[in-house]
Amino acid sequence: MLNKTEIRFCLDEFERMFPDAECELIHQNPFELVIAVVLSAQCTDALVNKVTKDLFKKYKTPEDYLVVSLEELQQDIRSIGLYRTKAKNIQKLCQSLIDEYDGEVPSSKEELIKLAGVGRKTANVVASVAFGEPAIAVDTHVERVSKRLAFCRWKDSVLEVEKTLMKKIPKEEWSDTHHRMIFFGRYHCKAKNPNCSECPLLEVCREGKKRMKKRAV
DNA sequence: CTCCCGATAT
DNA sequence: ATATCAGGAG
Repeated sequence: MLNKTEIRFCLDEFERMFPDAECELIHQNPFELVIAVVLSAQCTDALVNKVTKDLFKKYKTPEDYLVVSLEELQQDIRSIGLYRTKAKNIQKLCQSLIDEYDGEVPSSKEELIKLAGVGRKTANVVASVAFGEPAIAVDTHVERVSKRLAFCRWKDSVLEVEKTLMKKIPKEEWSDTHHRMIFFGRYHCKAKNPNCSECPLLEVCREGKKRMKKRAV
């Protein structure tokens, strides 16, 4: 695993590569963000944004999602994967907002995570992006980058990855670093063809060196 | 652990 | 054709 100095080096490089990294899910308020993040499971941000463009015109409030039938909502998000469970979760989530939170989105992770379709990752994103709470949401990119760069161990669960990152990264940098790691994973350290040959972190990346060696032979 | 699942890149 | 995508629930 990387030491303190090596991690500091990585964090600084992340900042240099992606100084303006931020949430790419288009939203106008916490409620739209919750819906967008629930929809984003196992699906690209680009597709979510395409769907929410029309969706957010039709559905403005939790009530709006409940006056339509489940089938209608399913049709409206059908081009997104896992649309049946997502539609069901969204209606249940909206009912909870009305019943328990006066139609507003709660700001604490503990409350967010109780909502249907909202797990640890989604709760962290909403708390961080909508309410400015320090958080590190471990999604597929953050997990992959953390493991390739040996910020954590290969066999760590997503929860263990999150705990390790919170321990090794200063709290004031959690949110920025989290978004920079997503950009780094999405646009550079990609799942399929990571751009190791042009990676400024190659010198501290065992995985990258391993990959470079393989290709050279 | 499996299932949910369409769009897109490779 | 297949892997992957800002995961979560049962």
